[in-house]
Amino acid sequence: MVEEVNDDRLLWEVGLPGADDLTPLTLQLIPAELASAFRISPESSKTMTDVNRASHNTFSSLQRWHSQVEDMASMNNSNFKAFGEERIREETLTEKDETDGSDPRKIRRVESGDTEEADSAICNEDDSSAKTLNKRPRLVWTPQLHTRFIEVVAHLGIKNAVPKTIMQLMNVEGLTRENVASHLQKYRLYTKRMQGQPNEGPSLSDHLFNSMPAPQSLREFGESGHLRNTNGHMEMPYQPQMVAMPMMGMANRGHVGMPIGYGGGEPVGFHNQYNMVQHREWSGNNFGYYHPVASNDK
DNA sequence: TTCGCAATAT
DNA sequence: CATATTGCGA
Repeated sequence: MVEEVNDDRLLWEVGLPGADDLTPLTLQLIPAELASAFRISPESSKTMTDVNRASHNTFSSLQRWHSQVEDMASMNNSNFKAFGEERIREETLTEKDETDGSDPRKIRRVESGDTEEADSAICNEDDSSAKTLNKRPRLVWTPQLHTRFIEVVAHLGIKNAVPKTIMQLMNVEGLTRENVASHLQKYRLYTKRMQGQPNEGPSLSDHLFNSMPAPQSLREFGESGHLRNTNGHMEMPYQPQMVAMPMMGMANRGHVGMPIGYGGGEPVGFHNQYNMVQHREWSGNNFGYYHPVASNDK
C-alpha cells in the first residue's frame, strides 16, 4: 500500500545515503509468488530509465524550490551567488568559509503557477487554503543535525551561542535563524530541566537531547568572540557543508527508539524515530558520527 | 536588529 | 509530538 502523506509532512533530511547504499529501485522487492499469493498487482518492474525519469522529476522539484528561495533572496541584496551549481548531491565537499557573511536569506515566496509536478510528492499541493504560498518544509532535527548544533553551541560559549551565530557556524544550507532559534529554545528548556532534576527518570520525551553526548562544555567562555584551540589556531573543524535536503514525506511513525534508560549524568540512549525508512545499512554516510572537536571552551 | 521566552499554531 | 510563528520586553 502507499502511505498517504499530507502536504506539510515534508521532512528534511541530511546526509542521505548515496546511491550505492540504497536498494536499487530497479529491484523487484516482492517475489513473484508472494506477490500473487497476496493478490498484489504485478507492478511492472522499473527499468533504469523509469527510475531516472522519476529521479529527475523529483530533482527538478527540489531545484524549483531552491531557485524560488534563491531568487527571492537576491531581491534583497546586491551580490548574487552563482547558484547554478547546486550541490544537492554528493558534491557536498564544498569547502566553504563561513566568514563571508553573505548569506542569502531564505524567504517564503508567492508562487504563480505551481507546475503539475510529478509523483514526487514534494508539493503535494491541494493548496486548498494554502493559497499560493509555498511553505518551507519543516526542518527535521536529525541526530546528525542536532549533533552539529551541539558541537557549535559547545564551541561558542553560552555567551556567543545565539541563533544567528549558531546558524552561521553550523553552515547547513537551508537552515534558517528561526530554525535554530526554535531549536535552541527547546534545547535550553531541556538542559534547564536536566539541571533541576539531574536524576529524574528518563523522560522518553526528550529523544533527541537525551541521546546525545553531553555538551559538557556549556560553560562560560568569555573571549572576544574568537575561537582558538590549544594551538591558538582558529578552527572550524565542522563538516564543510551539509545540505538540508527536503525529504519526501514518507511518514515513518512506527518505530520506537531504543531504551533510554537513564538516570546518571551522561545521556545515553540512542537513535530515535528520526532515522527514516528502516534501512539499517544507513551507516554508509559519514554524517552519523559524533565528531568530538577539541573544545576551546574552558 | 536580534535575542529570549512564553504562548500558540500547525 | 516536534516545529513554526508570533508578540513583547530587553
